Amino acid sequence: MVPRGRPRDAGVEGRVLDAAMAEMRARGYDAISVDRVAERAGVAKTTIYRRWPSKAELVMAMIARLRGGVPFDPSDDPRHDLTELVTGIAATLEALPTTLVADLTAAAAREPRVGESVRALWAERHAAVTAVIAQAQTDGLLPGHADPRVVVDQLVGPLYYRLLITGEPIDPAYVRALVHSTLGPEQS
Amino acid sequence: MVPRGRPRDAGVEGRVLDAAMAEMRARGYDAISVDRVAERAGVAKTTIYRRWPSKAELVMAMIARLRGGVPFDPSDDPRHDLTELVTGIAATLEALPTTLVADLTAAAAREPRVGESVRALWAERHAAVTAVIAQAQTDGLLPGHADPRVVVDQLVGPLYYRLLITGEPIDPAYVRALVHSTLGPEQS
Amino acid sequence: MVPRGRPRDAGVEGRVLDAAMAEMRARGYDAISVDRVAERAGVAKTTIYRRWPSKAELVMAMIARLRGGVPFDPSDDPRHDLTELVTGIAATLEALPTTLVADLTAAAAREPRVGESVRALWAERHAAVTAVIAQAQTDGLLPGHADPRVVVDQLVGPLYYRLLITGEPIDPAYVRALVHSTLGPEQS
Amino acid sequence: MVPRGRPRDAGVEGRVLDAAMAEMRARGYDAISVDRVAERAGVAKTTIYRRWPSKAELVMAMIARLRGGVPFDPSDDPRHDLTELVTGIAATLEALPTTLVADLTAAAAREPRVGESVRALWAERHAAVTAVIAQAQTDGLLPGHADPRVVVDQLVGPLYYRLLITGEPIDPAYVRALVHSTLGPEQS
DNA sequence: TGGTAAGCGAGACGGTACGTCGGGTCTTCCA
DNA sequence: TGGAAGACCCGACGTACCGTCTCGCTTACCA
Repeated sequence: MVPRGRPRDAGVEGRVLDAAMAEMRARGYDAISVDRVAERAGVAKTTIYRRWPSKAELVMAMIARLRGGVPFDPSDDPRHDLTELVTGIAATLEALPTTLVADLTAAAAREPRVGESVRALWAERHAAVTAVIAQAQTDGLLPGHADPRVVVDQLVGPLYYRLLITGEPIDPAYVRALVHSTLGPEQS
Repeated sequence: MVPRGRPRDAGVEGRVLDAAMAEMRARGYDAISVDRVAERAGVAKTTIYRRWPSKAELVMAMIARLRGGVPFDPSDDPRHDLTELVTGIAATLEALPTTLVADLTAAAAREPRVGESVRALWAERHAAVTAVIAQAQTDGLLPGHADPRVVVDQLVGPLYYRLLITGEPIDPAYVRALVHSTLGPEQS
Repeated sequence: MVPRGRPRDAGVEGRVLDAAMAEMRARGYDAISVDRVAERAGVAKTTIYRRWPSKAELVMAMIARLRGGVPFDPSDDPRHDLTELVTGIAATLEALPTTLVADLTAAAAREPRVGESVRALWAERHAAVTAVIAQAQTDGLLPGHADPRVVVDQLVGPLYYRLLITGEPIDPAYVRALVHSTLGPEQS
Repeated sequence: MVPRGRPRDAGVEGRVLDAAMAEMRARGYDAISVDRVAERAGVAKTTIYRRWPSKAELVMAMIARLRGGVPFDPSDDPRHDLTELVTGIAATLEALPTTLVADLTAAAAREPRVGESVRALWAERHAAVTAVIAQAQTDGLLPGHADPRVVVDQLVGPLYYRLLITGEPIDPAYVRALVHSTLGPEQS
């Protein structure tokens, strides 16, 4: 299929999504206005609607860009690896406005397609945690009775729980306590 | 303070909140429109705003009605009590539309006052879990090294995590596995 | 029927129509923008749409206000009366931007309801001309063979014809020539 | 000047103007959209704009095709010639949708260039009428006091007046009455 | 019993955003 | 160079909400 007509301006997508992100940071998630995004991006509103059929899709695309780019290099010390991974997740969550995470979650629950996109956001790191846990269990560092999938939930779930439900802070001490509670006291 | 003037119509509150709930079930959380709620409740918009200063507060009140009415009677078997409590929380979460829980969470993150209200929703049960955990630790049923607050998060957090983040199901087996993983294998 | 609810702000209609007229004079008939009219009138766009369901209706209302208010006092000299009447019509036409008259005509042809409204604009004066012509014929001042309705058309039609079709000027001399050509040379 | 490059597709002009006319008949003058015309004509919008610099010019060209092709052969009977000419003008006006004539008039008032074009539409016939009137006056068939230009306006103007302003019908009897009123009763 | 204070229904109003449509320009490839 | 295809800018339209306001009517208590 030969592309016909004037090709899409490659810069538009980036400028628009940047603008959307900036709007979101400046005024909050649900105050994102397509008109303002267009103006900030130096783009006509129609151009935005040509690419994303609704504001929801635009926001979804904006979210999708947050993904990726966090390298993780497993060592042979599961305790260290888990601490690092969980700290990383916590740091990401803390770096984003809580409102954004919550609104993302809500959007994910509403729209299956957004759901996929949002879950993909967290997927990479959760997978890494799962891998480390599995390895730890193989190495006999975990009580044999524990279901590894449950252990992962118990390690990662509390982060979201605190952020979204109880509003309690997530600090390094808490992360250590989580790992501690999961793997048992450190034997030095 | 003697109330002056015409007393408030006692039926209004119920009718409005019923209508709001119906709207929510019929068209989704974010399609709740104050005008439509008013119409459905057979009430003037003014009347709604007299009682609840904003749509958020109205929704909050609607939510608040979901609360309460779950008696809990601690036995002397913490394992049993925890299973029952966590099962109860899970049942509540599963009974509500996921979207509602997610949107509540989002609203809580946006508006501090809504936050309080939503947290109050869960507070009673979380408190019960905390109490049982504390007792269990006193009884020596928990590893001494565990911070009880962390243990609570690890018991309850995964429920919200599955519901809101991963979308994985929460079934009785999962609840048992959680308790199991927390208290260690049952010694029969 | 008892009026319910907050009564309409009596000043709004006038302010909006004034604003519409100002817009029209300033930027031309088809450059009237509802948003700008709203802003100029100090009124919300929704308020305009509450009263007039579309821009066309708004413009129609604006037009309707141009009507009326030109007293005519028949003397017993038909030649004088006709000259005065035709001069008046010509003055009105010249006072309005030609574009407006033309656009009005076009709108009238498109929309029957607008048509009625626009025809009503001219009706009063045309009726006066008809009356004077009829009187003149009764008085024997017109050739007996002429159909009075045709005479009216021949007296008034050329004004619109020049304005809209040929674009030739309508000056007092032309008006005199018209009357002259209709009634024959003045017998002094 | 040797033409370079690919020659213009001769069929395009006709297809586009046909399409424009069809659009006009189907949906009304002001619903003519360049995009739709292009689509209907199976032509790119660019191609249209290459030939006609604006929608107005396109419509103008569409109109221009309506012109011409009405041979007129003056006899030596002015009454007969005038009747025939005026009947011809009336027939043309009646054959077109009133909306079209009115919109043309409006477009002519807005855009000087369109004005020229539209006036050219009528010019040929109006000139013929002028010529016959002049001849009639030379022959002494008209009252000496009449300005021939005014007489022309009084003969032709009423047609447009009825069509555009009063909406009254133009039938053969009316045309005869016009000529009658202008030349005086027929002396048989 | 008549005044005063508040509740209530109804709906106007200001404001912000949405998604769509149309005109006219520009950019690419192909003939 | 002409043409098809379609991206792009700009400006306007009409709609949907929210939260405030202004009426008239009703229901209480209080003097």
